[in-house]
Amino acid sequence: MTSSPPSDPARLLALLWRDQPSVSRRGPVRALTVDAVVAAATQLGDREGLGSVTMRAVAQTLGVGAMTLYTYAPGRAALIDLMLDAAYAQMTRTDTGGQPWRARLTAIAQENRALFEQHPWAATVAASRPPVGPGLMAKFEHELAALDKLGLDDIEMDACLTHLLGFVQGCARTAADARAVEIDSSMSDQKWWDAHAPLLARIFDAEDYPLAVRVGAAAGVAQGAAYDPDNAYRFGLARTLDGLATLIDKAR
Amino acid sequence: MTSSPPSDPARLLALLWRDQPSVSRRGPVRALTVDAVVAAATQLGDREGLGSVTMRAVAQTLGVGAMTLYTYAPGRAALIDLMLDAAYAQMTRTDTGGQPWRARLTAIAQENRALFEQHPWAATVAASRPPVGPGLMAKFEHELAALDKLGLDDIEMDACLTHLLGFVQGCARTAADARAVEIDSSMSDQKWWDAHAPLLARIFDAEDYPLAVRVGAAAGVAQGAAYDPDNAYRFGLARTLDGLATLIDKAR
DNA sequence: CCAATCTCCGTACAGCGTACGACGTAACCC
DNA sequence: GGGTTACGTCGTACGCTGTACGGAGATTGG
Repeated sequence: MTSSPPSDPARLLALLWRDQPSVSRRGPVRALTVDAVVAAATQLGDREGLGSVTMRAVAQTLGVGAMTLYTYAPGRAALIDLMLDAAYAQMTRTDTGGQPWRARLTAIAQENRALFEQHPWAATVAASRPPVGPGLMAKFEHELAALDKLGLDDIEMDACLTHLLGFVQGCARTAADARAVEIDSSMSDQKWWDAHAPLLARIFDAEDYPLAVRVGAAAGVAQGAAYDPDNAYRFGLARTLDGLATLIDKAR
Repeated sequence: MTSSPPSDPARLLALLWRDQPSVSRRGPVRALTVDAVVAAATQLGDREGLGSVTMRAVAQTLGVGAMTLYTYAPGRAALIDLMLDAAYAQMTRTDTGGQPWRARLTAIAQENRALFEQHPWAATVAASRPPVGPGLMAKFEHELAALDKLGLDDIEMDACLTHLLGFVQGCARTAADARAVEIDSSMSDQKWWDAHAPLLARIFDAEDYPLAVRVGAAAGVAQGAAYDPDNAYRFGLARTLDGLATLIDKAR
């Protein structure tokens, strides 16, 4: 995972939109397609995490040499952009026209949650300067529709959507990290705490942190672990929607 | 950045709490201290990002061989845990006793925002299974105090704090990513869009994405970029606190 | 038919984390 | 005080990463 290539912007955009540059290719026929490469990389990522999506590994599942991939995408970063846009494109987009705004936004959140459930790696990658491809555009258009006609101006619509999606992605990222940690430490959260508790009890004085100890213990007992992604999502979504409500109800 | 060592849990905890195991060290006197290593790594991370915090680079700034670091911390992952706990420990914690809860939580958010401003790498790392060290405990205790005596039960206090911190960290992560992308693509957001806009206009039909084009353009014009971290923070914090208000006001 | 141009990919390089072991140093035991 | 033993330091090496380079073969345009 070293530095990135110069990354000609035009090349990546053409790839994202599957914009064939030439009418006739001169060399031998291509054995693969961009879609096949992206699909193979995505499957690998879904199964073993983004860290396992190496050029060599992807190439091996396709039965080609590693360097062959570079004729389909200019590098690993571009490949991941393509994976992400393809994942966006394949999201199911439920029609919630006519439903109240809270139901509409709940559906949007749920769709994104499903995306990150199917593709946990996506939560760790989709940050700034997203791949402006057909998948992202379709997703953006669909999600803005859920915020349309609520009396918000364009900038507020964008801000509300960013806020909601940020929440869902944050949840997914934490959940994905938690699973990754359990896997590569081969230790469940429960076992981890069991292993650390006696040591911690010896090392620090519970009286120094009365609130932290009390609240931490209560939360741990209540959800059987230090962190429960489902609870965090349910609670957080309710809070997030309540927060948007103050803006939306005022605007109506 | 390959796999992690077995990571003896006890070893890391002892390090976090600076728990000297023996009363007398037998070999030659240590040339460095754990704190010095952590400080050097932190400075490097602040200046050049977490990706530049390599064992070799940190060792070089300290004038020692790379492998020497392993006598102070069992590996890179542990070193980053130590960096994070130290950063937590050094946060300024303002006393907001007596102030209304909204001011208290605003202060908590601001303190975390300052943390991520000083240590942008922290936003990209502080996810699951955090380092249970003195810094984290002090931070947790302090932040819970801002939520105490509001009529919330322990589990709600934990959930509210997690929700608020998740928002701030998400903001910081996006902002840090945006800066990183600008740096290593050596292209400002403005230039990036200028380079892509004509290409995008040619490639896709604006009529296919009426809302996306309209809202995207409005947001871009309004903040001079596709994403403005300050705006996102201000807007998001207001929404987040409004969302918590529905729970807190009900509980009082 | 030839040259141009494309695909495929073996090899190589720099950089990463870190396992291993050599070597010197300091404290313990007697 | 001398031997033993534990420890700090760190050079070397291994397996991994992304990818630059260039050769070999295939296909097409002229």
